[in-house]
Amino acid sequence: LSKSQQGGRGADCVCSVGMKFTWDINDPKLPQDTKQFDPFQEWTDGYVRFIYSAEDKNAQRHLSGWAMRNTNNHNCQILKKSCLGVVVCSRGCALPDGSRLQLRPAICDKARQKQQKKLCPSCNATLELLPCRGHSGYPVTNFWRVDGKAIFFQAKGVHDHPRPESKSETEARRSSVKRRVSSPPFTPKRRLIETQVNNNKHQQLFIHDLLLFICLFILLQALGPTLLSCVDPSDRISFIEPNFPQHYPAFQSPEPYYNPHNALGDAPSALQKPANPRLYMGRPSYEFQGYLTSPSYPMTSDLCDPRFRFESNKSKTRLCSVCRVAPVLGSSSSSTSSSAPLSSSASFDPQTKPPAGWKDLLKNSAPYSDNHHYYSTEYPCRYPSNTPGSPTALQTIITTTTKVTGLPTYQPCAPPKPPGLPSCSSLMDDTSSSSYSTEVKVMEESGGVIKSLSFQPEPLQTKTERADGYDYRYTYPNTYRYDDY
DNA sequence: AGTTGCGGGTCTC
DNA sequence: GAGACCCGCAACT
Repeated sequence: LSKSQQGGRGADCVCSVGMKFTWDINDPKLPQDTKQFDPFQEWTDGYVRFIYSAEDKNAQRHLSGWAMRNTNNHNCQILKKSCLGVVVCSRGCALPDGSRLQLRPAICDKARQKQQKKLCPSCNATLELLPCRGHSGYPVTNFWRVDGKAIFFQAKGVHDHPRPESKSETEARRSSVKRRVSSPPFTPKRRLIETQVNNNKHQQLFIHDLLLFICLFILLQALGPTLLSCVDPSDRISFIEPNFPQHYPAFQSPEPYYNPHNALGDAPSALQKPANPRLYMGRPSYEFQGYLTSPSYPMTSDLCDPRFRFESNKSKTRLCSVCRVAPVLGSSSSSTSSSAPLSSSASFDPQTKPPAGWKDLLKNSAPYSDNHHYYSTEYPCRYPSNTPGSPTALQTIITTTTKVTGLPTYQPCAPPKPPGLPSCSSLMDDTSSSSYSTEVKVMEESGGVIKSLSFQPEPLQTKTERADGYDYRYTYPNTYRYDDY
């Protein structure tokens, strides 16, 4: 009997085709009568098995969201890969959006060493590789075996570290860096001029939108009773939000906008800081997010995870990279409520208290964990992200009204342009013609009639998605994608 | 330059 | 002997 058969499979859930059968990757004979296959899982975790179709491109490539390197097991039938962990800032500094730096370790040893010599783009501290120790102290291992028309996958171990960037995200970032390098130089003087121009433009646009908003409000006042009579009161939303013009940075807090490409001290324009970058596009773009943490692991304090390893096998006691607090044995309390994380940024820290105006919305919003069960239990340091009822949704409405009315097009949705990157116009060149139509995307959330209207540039697709058209949203239930926003 | 797969070799248990 | 790990090589992107 194989290990799997000996171990009993009572605990096996039937959530995957692979788990319905009793097999182990080392078995001489694997299940042959599989008529169903599992959809590809990018972020496998735990002791799981899947059976993929041999036609599955991702399975053929032995892809994984985790950074897995090939490990020689001296068995050419079975491909074994072990997890490299994640590269984080040694100081565990918080990025302005509250997230942590979680880079994907380079697979190549030399490239990884080179990578670790680089500095944190946020605080210039050294980078640190957190090795995976999720399989009895050893890295989590993935096994791949092609047998007949199926590709058998087995994972052993539970990752004890945050997710790195997925491969597609890393590639997207690299390609954006490549584009930036190949673009014409961007002089500080020109940058200053453009900033000033943008300043004026933003102010004009704000007034413009404010007027539109007032018009819309008056219109709603006039037509509201008629319109709302068609809508269930429970599904109505308020258009009156005190913080509605938040996507006009000039009218927000003057705190500097973190720019990963600006680590050398360029004075950023306060105008470059959007209330929430994600408002402006379907996905966070590495055009300006650069080394920001993986969006697949967003807005998190993963390093506070109680599961987080403190390298107990070493003599030194390692502090939590985020809380700077030593682990407390036998206590699961805390890391979230302990001292505020060290941060080089003065930006809003969602772990402490949300700004006024958010409270009620957050109070009324479904808990973050509801839709993101993967993190809800395992990574208790998560805090609510952008929820359907959040101000950004309301901001989106404001943006949308301008578009709907067909007034002169401007680019409030364009991401802030960091120095050194192609100008707004060049950015817009990529999207304006095709994506900035007057189409209004109507989303239904939680069964409501219309909770928000969004008008977004076409989401930036990752290379993987472009390559094979595979929709990762239909993958692992605990996979957290940009699209969840 | 980096990824991926392969395989020889060493070390530890 | 099994498993982890290091290293180099080649093909590929």
